[in-house]
Amino acid sequence: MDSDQGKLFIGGISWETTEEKLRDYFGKYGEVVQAVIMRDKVSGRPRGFGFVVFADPALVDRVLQDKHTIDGRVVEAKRAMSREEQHTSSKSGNPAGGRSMGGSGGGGGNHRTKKIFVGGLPPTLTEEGFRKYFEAYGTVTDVVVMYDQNTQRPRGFGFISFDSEDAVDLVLHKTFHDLNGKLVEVKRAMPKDALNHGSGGGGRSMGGGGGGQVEEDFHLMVLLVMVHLVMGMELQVMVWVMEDMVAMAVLLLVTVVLLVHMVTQLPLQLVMLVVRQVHQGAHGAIRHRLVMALQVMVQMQDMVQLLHGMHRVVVVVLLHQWANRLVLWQQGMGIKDMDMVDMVGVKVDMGLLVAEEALEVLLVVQVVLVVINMGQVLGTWVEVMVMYLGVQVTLALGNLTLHKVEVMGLLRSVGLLDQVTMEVFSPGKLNNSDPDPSFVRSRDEVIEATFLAFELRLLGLQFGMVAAHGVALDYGDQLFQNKS
DNA sequence: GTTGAGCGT
Repeated sequence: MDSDQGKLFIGGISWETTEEKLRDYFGKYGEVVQAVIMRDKVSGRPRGFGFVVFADPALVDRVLQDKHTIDGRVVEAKRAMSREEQHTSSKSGNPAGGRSMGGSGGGGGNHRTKKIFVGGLPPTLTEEGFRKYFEAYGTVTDVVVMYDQNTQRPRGFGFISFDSEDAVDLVLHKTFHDLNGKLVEVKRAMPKDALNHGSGGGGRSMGGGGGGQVEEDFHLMVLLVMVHLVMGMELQVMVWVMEDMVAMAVLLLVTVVLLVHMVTQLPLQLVMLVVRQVHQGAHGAIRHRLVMALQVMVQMQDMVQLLHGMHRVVVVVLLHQWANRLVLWQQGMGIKDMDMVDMVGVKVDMGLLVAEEALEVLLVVQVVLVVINMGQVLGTWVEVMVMYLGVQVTLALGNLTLHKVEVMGLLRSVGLLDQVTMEVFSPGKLNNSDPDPSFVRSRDEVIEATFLAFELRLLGLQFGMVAAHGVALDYGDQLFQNKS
């Protein structure tokens, strides 16, 4: 540790820069006892970073104040992490490896982090301005605005690290912040390496390694199936699917559903697939998998229908963190191309949508509209359940409340309002301007909300709107009260 | 153009 006192991490070093050059450059601050540039073991190419150690640790602070340009590149000097820090940083500092469940994690899961992702940065925003804005929430330990390597143009997103998780929580009271007149979106930063995990093997069985989250969701699904076998006559299955695990999860889903259905011959009532996607980079791949997944679902429906007259199978898929894109999907190559409407029109009379971000709620409403309209056309009844599983309580409830009205108006317009037995949002004490952090719910609570949602169905509710996030349990009470 | 270039065997 003491040996790290005068040590600086230097990032962004040009490949031209030699250790001598590095030493020379920082030598102007004082005696440099060591200057190294790390190289790739095999290729010998410089990795673009290195370390400088000053004899006098006090120099570090001064160096940190300044901007540094070596061989025409601005390099970034930071206090070097100790090797131990480096190892533990994934636990608290940087985003943790573990994501929370498909239903509640994601575009900022409930796991605590010290680092946020900020998307939608205006190009005019300087790093200083970026930092300054977020300093209002806590001590900022690192600021990164991402630039395109080649063009040097800002890529429109960046990261802020704080010295505490609390600061992050504070920031996350709002999903959208106003920076230079542009709304930027903040989320908990996610670890790069945790992003594309487990997409590889399609039909892998559960015992195998990796894909722990999928396994967990799988277990949850099995649990749900068992519960309903015991409790009721109808099979209801739920799966949460994350990101590019779609294909695999669909396989699991198909397998389980068909097996249980065939063995029990119970009517199959609900299959729910919720797909979430996080990264724009994975867009094309996700879309591809999604289309395939939906095709599988359609086939599955046909199979089940052939086997035993099935009641209802519904798949409504909602993904995205970014509203505009989903709109694009809907308008362009999106939902229509995925045969969503067709599925809805022909076979579906129940939709379940899960929204993660507040803006998605709006889009959910649009999809709800489609579902309802189709149900209307077909003369079937429609059941709509909207679950909000986000973490941005303030915005979520704000938007949800808003759109609840839309949904209600919508239902009324199609003459279904009388079938709405109950809709609930939050216990009264929540309001938009004064969020109560205690309403951030854990995964377990969300699961419980899920169970509750199922129970609602057993009560014969035609409509349930569930703001699952933080209100589910209270919601249950209210609901049962109002029922009787 | 919304998830990173980056912590020494």
